[in-house]
Amino acid sequence: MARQMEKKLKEPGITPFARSVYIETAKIPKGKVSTYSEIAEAIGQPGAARAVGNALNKNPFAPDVPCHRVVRSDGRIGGYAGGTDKKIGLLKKEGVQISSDGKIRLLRK
DNA sequence: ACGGTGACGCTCA
DNA sequence: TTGAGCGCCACCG
Repeated sequence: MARQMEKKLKEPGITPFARSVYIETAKIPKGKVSTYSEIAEAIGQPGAARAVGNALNKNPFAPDVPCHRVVRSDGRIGGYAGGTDKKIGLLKKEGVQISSDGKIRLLRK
């Protein structure tokens, strides 16, 4: 699956933290979503949700890591390099229910 | 080594 | 319930 990703993971500039984030994010099943906090916790660094957001923002591997499946814990969409609208579109496409306000029904795993 | 930045989160009013 | 404020952590100049 992600041999391309493995290569990029080796590139300098990618910190161990960021690596963990990408890997964890890649595990999110299609049609489901996770939160920045969840990711942070999963990689053994609860409270680092902000840092997680930073890592995803840089996200060197676009489709390999479904960063659009990561939302805020309060149900908000959060951010997206390609535009939140795009992010919402993708999620709806995957079956995630979102209210007109851009709020997610939170369909965590 | 220091301070600023940002796709977050929780508390208080 | 909604909005504003403060605290968090890792990264970069």
